Order: sequence, then structure tokens, then C-alpha cells
Amino acid sequence: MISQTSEYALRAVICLAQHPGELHTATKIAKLTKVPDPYLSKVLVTLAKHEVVTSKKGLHGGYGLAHSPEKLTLWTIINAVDPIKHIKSCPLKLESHGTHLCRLHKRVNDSIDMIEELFKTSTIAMILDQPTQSIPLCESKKIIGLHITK
Amino acid sequence: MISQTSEYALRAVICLAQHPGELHTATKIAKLTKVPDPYLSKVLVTLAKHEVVTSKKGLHGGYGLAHSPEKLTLWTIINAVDPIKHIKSCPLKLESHGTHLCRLHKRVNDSIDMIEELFKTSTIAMILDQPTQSIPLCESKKIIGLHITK
DNA sequence: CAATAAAAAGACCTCTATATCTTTTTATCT
DNA sequence: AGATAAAAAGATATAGAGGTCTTTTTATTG
Repeated sequence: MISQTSEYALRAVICLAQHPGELHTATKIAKLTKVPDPYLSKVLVTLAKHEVVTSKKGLHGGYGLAHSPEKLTLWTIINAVDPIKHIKSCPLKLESHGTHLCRLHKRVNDSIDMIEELFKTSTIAMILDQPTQSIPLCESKKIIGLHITK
Repeated sequence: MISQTSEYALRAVICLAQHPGELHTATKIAKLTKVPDPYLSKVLVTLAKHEVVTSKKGLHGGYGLAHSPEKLTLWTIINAVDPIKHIKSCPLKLESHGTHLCRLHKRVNDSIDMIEELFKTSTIAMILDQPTQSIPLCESKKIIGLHITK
């Protein structure tokens, strides 16, 4: 439903949001999120280009969040690395349909709209703020605090 | 959002549903739905195996619908050729998460559930019955009847 | 300024979805 | 039974997403 690349991007951003203000190297984020290191580097470059994260080169450089978790939505992140494609005109290129979708493609496109809406209204803050049994990306037992330890 | 294969499968079924009771050859369906002929053949085999369509070999053979359009949902068709994958356990394989998803994966999985629900409640009959400006798969001007001609 | 550590860029590899082509099997009709 | 027309099966090709490795660029610090 979402691409592997999107999944990796979400993990990376969540990871950064868990330690606000700090910079993290790609290698460190890769380890914490269990994403292949060299691949994550590419994803992070894309996220930086779309100003989802900030990047700082050189010694003591790394990546940080470009916006507060309250302002970052799942949609922003997913759309940066793997834009959601809507059906805008007839996939069969039927002359008479043009931009007016038949009910099949309307229905399929409605589902795409629905998902997009859900992602647009889901902020990173919402995901981090609600404590549950599982802390995103973390083995609970290694974390002290709100959650239930094993 | 849905695979190319699913899109093709939906087109084929809609096509069959538009001429109920009749058998159609793969080649004919392929032309009507603008899907590559040899590829559609394979998709139809899959649909037949999942009893979405019936197949009859030999001279005057072809494909037909296995169920009435009222009973066929988008979900049935999509699930036959390209099953929707839910997130059932932590994608990072974190010990402590196990089958209890963190909020990130919960949220992503919720969107999958939502789409699945929409597909489950969308029948082929619903898609064909509601006349709109565009008849699924057909150039309007070639059809006489309810719709607006060009 | 030299050493270091990080991101960025570029070349390359791999696997899967999509697509094609050929051969085999099956049913129907004369 | 032989000819025909269809599905089914199998082998192969292609493109793009995912993944790796190497080199280059950039900033920091002693």
C-alpha cells in the first residue's frame, strides 16, 4: 500500500523526532530503524531536498528535523519520496471520457483520496504523543518512562 | 495504489459484466479493455483459478462471469490477483512489539483496512448501475441509451 | 593547513512486476 | 477422425524499485 521507500522515510523521521534538536548521522539512523544504511542515505537526500529534514555536511554533521513534529504529516513525508498518484483522466485514454472518470476509476480514485486525507491529518506528533504498549521503533525494555516494560 | 495487474483484472470483469451470460475470448476482452493481450490471458487464468470468472476451453470457448455483478466486489477481484497485505506484526521485528503494532504501523495499517473496507463494499453492480457521463470502458458515443452523447 | 568525519554523487547490481512469444492441451464442429 | 479455435503452460525479455559500493565534496577541529 505504501512503498518500502516510504516506510523507510517514515521510520527515519520518527527516529529524528524522538530526539528533537539533535543531529544524527545516516548510519546511526539506519541502525536504529533497521534500514539498509546506503539506501537510507539516498532516502535522506530526497527528504532533505524536499525540506522534510535538514542536512549538515562535514565533521559533526548529520540530519535533523526541518519542522516541528506537530507540523509534519505522514503525507508530507510520503509525498516527498514517493508521491501519491491520483487518477486524473481515463487510463484507457478514451476520447469521450477525458478528465471525467467512469465509475470504476472514480471509485478507485476515491480510495486514493481517502488514504491521502488520512495521511494529511496524521502528524508525527500524534504518533509519538499517544503512549501505547509499543514505542515506535524502540524495544520497550530499553526505554524508561511512560510505557509498560516487558 | 492498486497494481497494474489489479487494474487490468477490474477492467476485464467489468467488461464481462457488461455483456452478461455471454462468453468472450481473451483476445476480445483485451481489445475492449485496451490491455496487452498475452498479459491479460495470464490475469484471466488467475481470475479463473480464484473462481471470479469461468473459463471454457476449445472452439467457441472463452471467459464468463462466475458470479452475478451484485455479488462481485472490487475486493474479490483485487484480492484474487494481488492480495492486499496487512501489517500484522512489527516490520522491524522488534521483540517487544511482536504483534502489537506501534502507532506508526497502526496508522499505516488503518489506511490499508480503510481501503479494503471500501473495496469490500463496492460491487460491480454498483459501478455499472449508476449511469454517469462516462460508461466504464466504453466510448460514450458508441453506446445508445442513458448517457449524454458527445 | 592537515586530518577527520560526515553528506552527496555516481556507477553498478539484483529482484520482482509487467509483458511477450511459443508450444501444448482441450473442446467443438464437420 | 481431422480441422479448428480457444485456454493453459512454459520460457524468455524488460523496466523500475530497491539495494550496494566507491569516489567526491564539504565542514570542523586540532
